[in-house]
Amino acid sequence: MSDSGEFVQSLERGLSIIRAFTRDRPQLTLSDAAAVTGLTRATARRFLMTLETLGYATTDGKNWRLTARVLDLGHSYLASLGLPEIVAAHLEGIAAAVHESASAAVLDGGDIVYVARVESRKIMRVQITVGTRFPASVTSMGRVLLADLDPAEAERILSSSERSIFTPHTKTSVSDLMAEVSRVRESGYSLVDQELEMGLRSVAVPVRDRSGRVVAAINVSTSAAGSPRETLENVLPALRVAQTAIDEELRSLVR
Amino acid sequence: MSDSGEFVQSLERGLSIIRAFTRDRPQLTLSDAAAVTGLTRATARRFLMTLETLGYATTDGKNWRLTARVLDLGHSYLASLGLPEIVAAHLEGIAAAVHESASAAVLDGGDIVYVARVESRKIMRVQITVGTRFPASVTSMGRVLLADLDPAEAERILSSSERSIFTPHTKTSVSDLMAEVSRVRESGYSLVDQELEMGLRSVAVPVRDRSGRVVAAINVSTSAAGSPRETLENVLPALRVAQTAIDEELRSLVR
DNA sequence: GCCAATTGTTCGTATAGCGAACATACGTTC
DNA sequence: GAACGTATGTTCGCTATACGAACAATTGGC
Repeated sequence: MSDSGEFVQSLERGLSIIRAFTRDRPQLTLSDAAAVTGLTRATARRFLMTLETLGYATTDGKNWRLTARVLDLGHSYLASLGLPEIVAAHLEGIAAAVHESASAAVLDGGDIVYVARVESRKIMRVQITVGTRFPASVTSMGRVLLADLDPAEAERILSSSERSIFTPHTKTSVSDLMAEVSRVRESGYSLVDQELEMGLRSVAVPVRDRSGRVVAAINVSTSAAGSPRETLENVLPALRVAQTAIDEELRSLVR
Repeated sequence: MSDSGEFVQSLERGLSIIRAFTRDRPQLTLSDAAAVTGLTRATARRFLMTLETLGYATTDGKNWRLTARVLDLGHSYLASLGLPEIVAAHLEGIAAAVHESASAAVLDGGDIVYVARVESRKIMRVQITVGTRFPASVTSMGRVLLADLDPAEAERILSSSERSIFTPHTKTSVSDLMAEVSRVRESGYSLVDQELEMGLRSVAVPVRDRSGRVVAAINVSTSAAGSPRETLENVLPALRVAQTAIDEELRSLVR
């Protein structure tokens, strides 16, 4: 890079090596790693050796894998967020009250990222863990988080999102989504019905810090049996109770 | 570093910046970051700016924070491990059967690192999430994981561990711990009673891949009410059921 | 044994990254 | 408003870090 005043290329490269490991590529040869990241073999090798030295990767002499130490990096984020500790008990309370899965997520770009999860029963096809991402536009928590943004900012995020079609119910029009976000802003909750996955319905509410800013959303996900109205009546009370309790804990934090 | 043939100092520095954010230091000024990592201010600034450019950190102009994107790094590990997806349903089954929290962990150095968790009721004082670490020597999952190692390797790990005293029951002598690990190897399970925290008891069993190698441990943690024998009778059957099912799934994996 | 593919190693070189020093900004105190 | 202490922003000459082409060595399949 022409101006090395503010960017460290080696850090970008190193992080790209870590990200090269996926569910479909749980282990990589040196040549794989070079190919996936676009680095030269010698460069990729140096980064893998460095990750090994630091304890983040291991090799059997041919195949490289990440180690659990990589979780420390994400743990730095979760620890610094402070939120998962606070919401965990409340999500359990919700799950116990309504017998459904409850989660918390934050907004990151055009995605929501799960930061806490209590699974009561499996509705979704994909496994959700801390770190899992979904598009904000088609999730109840995403719409709640977008609702707290300045409308121009929300529209910018929606416009620049990919807005894939997941089901025949998926809303993709920016104007439809903005109208929905406005409704969420008015009502204080979001209900999304089979837009991300057929058979899946979820309801979310925001949680706020002492400044009133929305720092996360919490939700309940349930099957799409029964009417949306019945679902709302079943789960919104428990979400509201948890929301109030979490808001109070966030307000009382010395930070 | 004198020989730049295999180590990338900039990657180490960048990762140390990420790790500088903790529960006690959720946000850092530039000078904080420099102080914590031992880097010069200009260097620390370059790394923070690079993390910001890549989406891993954000600043309000004075204080820096990590973003949820950092969770992607840990998620790379979890996705590549494959295990959390497999164990999740089984941990829920255990939790439902015995009405206690169930977890899975892997060994990393002298620690266990949680990779999946289903919380039924809160026994421990600290919040456990994916990425949380505890010393292997004083945990049921740790002893199960040590039991699968070559005894010389297990002894090396125990000898080089800090072996803190957490309760009056904590075993710290390497020979006592090695005897315990031998018992675990014979019996196929570990029960740890109030060695990590008073009032906490846990039982763990190993899960193996198709080569027979132990890839993780699963456990149930419960309160130390009643006798250890009663606890064992209550929870070991459910653990064994889950262990068998997980072993079968791991055997059938094409990897 | 041969060969292709892959990994390991070298080393001259370029530049990425460094950091001391200075400039600027900010908040507090008087 | 001025002065001061603290913190951050910026610069740029320097050099050590990191690079990568090229060659060496290893591995596995046939």
